[in-house]
Amino acid sequence: MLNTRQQEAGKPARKQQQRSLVTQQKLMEAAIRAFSENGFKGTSTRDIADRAGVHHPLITYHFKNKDQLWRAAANKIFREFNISLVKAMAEVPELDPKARAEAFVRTYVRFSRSEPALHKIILQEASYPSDRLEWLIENHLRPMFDQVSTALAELQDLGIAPPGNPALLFNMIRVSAGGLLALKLEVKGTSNIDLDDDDEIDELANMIIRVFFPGVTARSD
Amino acid sequence: MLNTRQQEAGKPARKQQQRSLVTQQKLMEAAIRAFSENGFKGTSTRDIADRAGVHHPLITYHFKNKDQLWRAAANKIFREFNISLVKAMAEVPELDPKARAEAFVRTYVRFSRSEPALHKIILQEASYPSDRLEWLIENHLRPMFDQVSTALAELQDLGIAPPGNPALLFNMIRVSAGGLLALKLEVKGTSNIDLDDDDEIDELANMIIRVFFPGVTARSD
DNA sequence: AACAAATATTCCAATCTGGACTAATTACGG
DNA sequence: CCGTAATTAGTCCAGATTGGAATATTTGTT
Repeated sequence: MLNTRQQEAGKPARKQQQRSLVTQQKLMEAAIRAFSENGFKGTSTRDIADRAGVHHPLITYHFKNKDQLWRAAANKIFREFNISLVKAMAEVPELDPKARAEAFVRTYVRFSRSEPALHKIILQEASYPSDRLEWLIENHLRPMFDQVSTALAELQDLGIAPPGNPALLFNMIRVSAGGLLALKLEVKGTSNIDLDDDDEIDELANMIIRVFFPGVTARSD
Repeated sequence: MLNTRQQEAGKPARKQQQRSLVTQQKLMEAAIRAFSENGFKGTSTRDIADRAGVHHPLITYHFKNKDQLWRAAANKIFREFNISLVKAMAEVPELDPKARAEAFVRTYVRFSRSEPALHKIILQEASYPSDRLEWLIENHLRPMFDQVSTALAELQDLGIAPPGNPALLFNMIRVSAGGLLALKLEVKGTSNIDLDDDDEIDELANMIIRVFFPGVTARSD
């Protein structure tokens, strides 16, 4: 989140103003919505600026160009997800792998509801090869993947998770959570399930836990 | 698949030519690829025509406009999927629900590999509300959904499928299969799993069966 | 007050948009 | 093999949209 001037000057002669941060926030949020709806190619900088209620040349000012804005938006999503995840995992005892798996799933599902773009952006970029997809994999997806799938392998050793390729298993879990929330509108239309509803979300999380971690007894709250 | 003349004339004075059908096929296949990559809004008629190796005004001639072409392409995908499904189910005894579930999953997974657009088109349209999404739900998704989810409920009664909202369960299964294949590129990048590979596809199907139908013993072929 | 940071406004050239319109060509039916 | 309809090729269009540059104005900081 560097504006163009600070990027080039070694030491800023005057510090960044508050309103600047606000504008950047608004632009990134608008960008997240636009990119996850229409993909990178299908989104115009003017569309983003309009959603943010801001003049479109400000994108150039704050983010240099469309591509950098996309990256900033992606960073924001994953940073916030990681914060949620770390926070949630901190509340669970280190030595209780069942509980940790459960917490992971609940966090993933809940975050995906409040920010379906976590999954949608990936989906949009996975449509066809691109530099952005490679960047996404390198900087966000593979790190997360490596971390989680080793944990998953341990759960398999303990007989909590079903056997088979842990990478495949992780992807199935991830898609069951995020992918379903990316289909929110369609699921509502076919099944009349409202994934904005708290109870439905909890049922989804419970079902994922029940199905993918049969060793874990789902809480009956 | 009506060209504009036949659409208006009661009886065509001369029958449709073979090359016309070929052109329509090429256009629909190109449209499927383009729409699933970039969505309806993000796809131009010229892009489709280029992929098909055809002059773009032929879209107007054969399909009236971009919207009708989209619908024709969607119809094609779902028609072909239904054909595959009916064919596969015909080979399984009516009275063996386990085997039927297994056959359904295998068909779904395999079809999603050869035609990931089955899922991608839905994903693209589910991004935001549109007439096309409603049309898709009404004409293709809900019918399939109703049919499968009652069958799924029976499997739950038999203790083969895990308990819980059958609609939710169906969506999870569907997304685990189709959704993962829509992420083919990303899965390859993070997990080094090549979902174009026959063995990987079979493992995916086996894992879905194992996880979602624990009453079914996956074949060990 | 001075000056930088941030925003507003205007402009651009290029490309692309869906579709209309008119030749030219191809194949069918007799 | 000829007439004619079906199909395709080739142009054209007017308007909208594209990302971004360039400049003027306002706002905030020191």
